[in-house]
Amino acid sequence: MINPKRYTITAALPYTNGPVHIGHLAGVYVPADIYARYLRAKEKDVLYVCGSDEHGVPITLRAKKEGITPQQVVDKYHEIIKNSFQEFGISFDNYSRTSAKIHHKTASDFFKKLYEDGKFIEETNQQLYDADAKQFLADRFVVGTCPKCGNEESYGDQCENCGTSHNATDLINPKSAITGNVPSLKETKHWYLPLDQYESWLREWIVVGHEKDWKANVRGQVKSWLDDGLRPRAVTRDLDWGIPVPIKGADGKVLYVWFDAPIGYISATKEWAVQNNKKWEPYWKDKETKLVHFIGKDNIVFHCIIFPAMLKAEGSYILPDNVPANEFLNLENDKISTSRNWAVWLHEYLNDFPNQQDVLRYTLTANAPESKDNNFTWKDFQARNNNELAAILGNFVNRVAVLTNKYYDGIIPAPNKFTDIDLDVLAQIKKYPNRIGNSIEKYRFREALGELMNLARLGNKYLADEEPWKTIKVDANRTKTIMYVALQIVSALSVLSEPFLPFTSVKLKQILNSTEDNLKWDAILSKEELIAPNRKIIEKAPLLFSKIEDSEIQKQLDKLEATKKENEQANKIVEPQKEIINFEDFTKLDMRVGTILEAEKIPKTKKLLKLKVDVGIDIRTIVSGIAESFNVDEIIGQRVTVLTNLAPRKIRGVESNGMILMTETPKGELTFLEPEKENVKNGEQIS
RNA sequence: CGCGGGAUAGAGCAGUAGGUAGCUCGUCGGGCUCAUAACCCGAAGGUCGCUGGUUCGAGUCCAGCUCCCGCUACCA
Repeated sequence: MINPKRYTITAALPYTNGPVHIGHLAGVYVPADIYARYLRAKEKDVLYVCGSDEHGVPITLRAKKEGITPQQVVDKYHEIIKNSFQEFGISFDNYSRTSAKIHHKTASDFFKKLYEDGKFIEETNQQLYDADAKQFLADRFVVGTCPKCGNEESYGDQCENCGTSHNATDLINPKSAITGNVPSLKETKHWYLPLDQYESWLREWIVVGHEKDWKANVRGQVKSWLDDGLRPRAVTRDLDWGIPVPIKGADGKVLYVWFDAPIGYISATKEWAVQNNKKWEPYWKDKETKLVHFIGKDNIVFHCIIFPAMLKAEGSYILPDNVPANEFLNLENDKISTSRNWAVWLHEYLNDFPNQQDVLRYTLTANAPESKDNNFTWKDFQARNNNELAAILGNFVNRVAVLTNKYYDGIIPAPNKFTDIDLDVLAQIKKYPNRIGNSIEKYRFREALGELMNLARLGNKYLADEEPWKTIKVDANRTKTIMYVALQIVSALSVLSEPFLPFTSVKLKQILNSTEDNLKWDAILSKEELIAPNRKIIEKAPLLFSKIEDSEIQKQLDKLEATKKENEQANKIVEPQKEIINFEDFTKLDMRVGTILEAEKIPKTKKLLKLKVDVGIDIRTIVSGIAESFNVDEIIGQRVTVLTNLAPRKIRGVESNGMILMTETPKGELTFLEPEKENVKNGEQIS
């Protein structure tokens, strides 16, 4: 769309069962924020909305687990999430929530309209019902035997053992995951959106119409769904947490969370309109509005197929112009995971790195998962800050500020005659707004940020080439011109950095004492002079970025290491105690201390070692399945505990006379049980 | 299993209509000293995941394969 009248920008609604982390920020909220801030700097009419997604089954589960109500769960996380966004300068025009009244009404009305227009299919079928829990069982709440592979722990929708998907009603011996009861079949009525009817239209619109301008991952995913054939999809659920289905005979039913959530964008717009005395319709219904959804890759089908089909069915809405979905960000080579606490939580980052929001914004943008999954490492974070933000951008600004104060008491000097080099630099500054802007408009934020840094590089090079610290000794007039030009670059940086580094941009304007100027993006192109002579800049300019020390990074790495350990502990299932035995049973066991004398691998086996062990009474051969945890050399001389009176047994042709007692670390590495003191003799009994 | 995305210098990424492989950081050498041991210049470093094919010529097109990620609980 060329020259849209206004922009509606949405960022995926975060699900309110946990705080937000760097993956959310990198994938959705920072790119969307850059886009929104850029367009505002271009003086466009922009609306950037988001909100908490507060319905759905997982929230009810979390509530049950914590012994509180679903509302209490969402209230808690809504606050945390909202604050995190605010702290990071994510410039939503409105951050709403799907439990808000206005959303309930909007979503209800939307459903009602489609219902009245006959856009749904009504279908009654049999579903599993838990009479004690008084609820229908969603797929994940049913466990039973897989009809295909016989796995007894298969879920209702899919068997994790063989990977086949099936219906919950197909399971043999189904059990409710809530009560353990055998569920009964009960009739239930639901409403379906017949996606199949929208198939050819979707294909035309996306696969053909957006062949060039949508990202490969997005278009590919959509095409794959379309090629597979779309099926009617239920938009209601039997659940008590959500938006009640607003028609007769639908008691105990709510809108499916994926029907209600994207409507949240519209509700957030309405809420904003009421608060700001504006009209909401143009942002969703005017053909000259450009609608852009920022999401992560897991949301592609909902934003490219289901939601557009809903909008199309309703009839009066516009469709997204683009859905620039990002891939995922990993953390230190491991998937970010809420449940495993493997994440950098925004509220924790703010504690550990106060007032350094821009550093994280910079790192996440420079390393954004735009075309493939990327990896966030603390070492990279440190390097980006120290070698790029501090060394290139921060240092350049500092050089200019220090020199201006030193030579001119902080008063911007008037220039004299420009050399060709000066003119060239001044001309180059003017290329940056479009260069950066073009990248942003193509959703290439990494590239755009790189261009911004190039402007700072240009500044450093200019100073190095012109050497004002030398000219000041011989040519006062020339020095003034040089400093004037350098200050023009700083001024451009103060404006062009705003979408990416909003906090830094403010600081830059304070340093230049230009907060009042309100210099706009495109003014850099047209204005002869970005900052005028004779103004006094700040006397003691603060450093824009300070170095991050190794110790701070180590602290973060230690924290993650601790999380890893905790997870391992938590994952280790503690076996229940075996049945009680009496003392006589125990005395039958003959366990002794021994020393491994020789070890060799048994050929063609992965795990088996043939050991010669001195157990005090004799030296005997024992076969032990420990080869995956130890090398042959390292265990010679190892003190061990041996069960000596175990009946001999031939393993792979070798007779084993006893058993080495082992235990396991959480990672599954075997370790020996060895006597604590050295002077315990071989053959000593264990009692 | 199927479908989609990815695999390019030590690291992170570009490579847009097939024509001598680029950028940032790091490394090495030099310069400068206004500056946060910062900055500027130069150099080294890649059999473009593997195998085969089309072509005068393939990172780029085609076929097969391997690994990572998503579609599939939590989750962007």
